[in-house]
Order: sequence, then structure tokens, then C-alpha cells
Amino acid sequence: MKLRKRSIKLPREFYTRSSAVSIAQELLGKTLLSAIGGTITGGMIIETEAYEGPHDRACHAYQNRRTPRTEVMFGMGGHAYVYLCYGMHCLFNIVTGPQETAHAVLIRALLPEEGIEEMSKRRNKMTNLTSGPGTVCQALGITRRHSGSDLLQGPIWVEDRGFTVQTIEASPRIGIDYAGADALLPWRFTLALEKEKT
DNA sequence: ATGTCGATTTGCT
DNA sequence: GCAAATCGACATA
Repeated sequence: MKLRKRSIKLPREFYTRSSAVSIAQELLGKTLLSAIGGTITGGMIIETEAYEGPHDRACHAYQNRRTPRTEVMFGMGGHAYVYLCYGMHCLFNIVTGPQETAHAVLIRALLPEEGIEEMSKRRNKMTNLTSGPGTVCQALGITRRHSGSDLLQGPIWVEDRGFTVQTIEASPRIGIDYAGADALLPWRFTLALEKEKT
């Protein structure tokens, strides 16, 4: 038995707290991984956005709107919510909060770490492997089939690898101009990365 | 049944 | 910088 793990999968309790805004910030610096198609792929989360169900016009579950698509957001925190956007891109979110609290955090960008070769193949590129919410899904092999997947049991999960976050920047969310005043909320969080020299 | 539009990416002007 | 690509979810009739 190892005395200490270097990497710890985030526990259910991390996800079931009620503030998606807090969780969105705390997910920065954690590592998102997938084991789909036989290869582990993923990287450190560097950009997220919070969506808070009932009172957030930008959220698909605004006013607790329940549809087959949004149903998973009403489930327990720690599950995946994946949907198709613009007819061609899958976007990956982590459901947060307890049952009946339709909050979620959109994973917008990663720093590629694991399975870079496989991610390059899936993206058919060498660069910008996981630089946006659509590309993250493509690189990790995530599709709508994974909506509802449990991050504590399924092929997608998040680990704490001990990275210490120094500076978080907050800004308005992207692509939600239709949300009126809620479009101004500073619920997009990015990790300010120092220059990393080897 | 039909029309509108999106939590985006990419390539071309 | 702009617009096409592309389709399912949702609203309206």
C-alpha cells in the first residue's frame, strides 16, 4: 500500500456544495482526465464558467426549466452535463450542488498534459488541442453519450495533483449576450499562468 | 409541422 | 475581422 497518493480524485463532497461560482474557481488548477478509447487524455483546467440554474438567464435550466436535455443538471453534483452547441460542438460541464439544484460549471480550456499524441490525433492538429470548450471535448473524446456520466465512477474524472493556484482572473462569460443583465456577471474564471521555463 | 437560434471553431478576405 | 458550417432543442401554431 502506498502511504500517500500524489493525485487524488475529487470526492463527491467537492461537487455537492451549493455555489457553482465557488466551485468554478476551485476547479482551476485541477486536472480533468478521460479514459475513452483506451487512452488517458486530459490536462490542467485553466478556464471555467459558472451557471447557476434558476436565477441565471444564461443557464439552460433558467427558472428550473426541466427538459430531457437539462434533466441531468437537476441530479446530484459530480455528474457530466454534455450538450451539442451550434450543431457541431459538444460542450462539457460538471453538474454541481445537491439534487434539484441545477447548477453547472462549463470547462472552457485545459493545459494539455496526458495523452497529447492521442489528443493531436483526435484534433488532427498539433496546436490548440484544448484551448476552447468545443476543442476540449474533441481532444478528450467526450460526446453527448457521456452526459449523465458520474465523475466518481465513469471514464471522465477530475484529480487534485497538488498544483497551487496563485492568481484567478474573473470576467464576463462568453457568447451569452442573450442573457441580458446576467451576461455582465463576472462568472468566467481563468488561471493566470506564469511563464513556465524548464 | 415548422422556424429560430445557439455556453463555437475555423478558414478565408 | 467576418461568416459559414450544421443539427437538435425548444417555442409556437
